[in-house]
Amino acid sequence: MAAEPGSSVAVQRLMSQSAEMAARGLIGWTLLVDGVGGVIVETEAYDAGDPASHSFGGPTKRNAAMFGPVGHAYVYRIYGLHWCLNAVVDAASAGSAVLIRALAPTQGIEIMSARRRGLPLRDLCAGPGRLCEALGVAGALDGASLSEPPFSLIPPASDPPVICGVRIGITKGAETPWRFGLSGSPFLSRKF
DNA sequence: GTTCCGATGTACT
DNA sequence: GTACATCGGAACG
Repeated sequence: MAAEPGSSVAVQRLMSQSAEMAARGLIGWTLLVDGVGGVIVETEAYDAGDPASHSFGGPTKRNAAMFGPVGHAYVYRIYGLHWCLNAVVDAASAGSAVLIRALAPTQGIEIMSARRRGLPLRDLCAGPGRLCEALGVAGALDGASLSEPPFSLIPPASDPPVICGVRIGITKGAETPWRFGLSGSPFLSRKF
């Protein structure tokens, strides 16, 4: 077998699960865009029945990708100026996604630092808007497959220690503990 | 360390 | 008009 084709199968298997399971399972994977990125250390789950989810209330022009194929990206603008990257998950219930909230930078750190105006390593990808700026993710990638260029997703060698807590920055469904993080990582957007 | 605030696209009342 | 899955900078302690 050549280098990467197997990972597409692994991505599909991971992302066919419920949003909660997929969000937990994504911790420790390496996410790259054009070879630049790092290890996913923080995620949040949003499913179709969740009042905090953009898909709650059905498809719109903005959230169309959430109702598209599993394993593709949902990229949207937040507060009019930042981008946020999600992975579309859960084939059994359309409209579910996992928000990628933070990475530990490993690949292309100089490129990310330049895009982030020389900010310290800890601040390059510690937040959903920050990691999109560092990786060059923008609206043009909405709906693109996460297992084809420019994206690549690489599984971890072993299951990392995962902690969970309540999600950040929402008002509806705020008590649901669907935020997941790599235990002890210094690159989380906030402490748990 | 903390709190406050402005930037502004998209969905919704 | 208001709310929002955010960020960075200013002001303050």
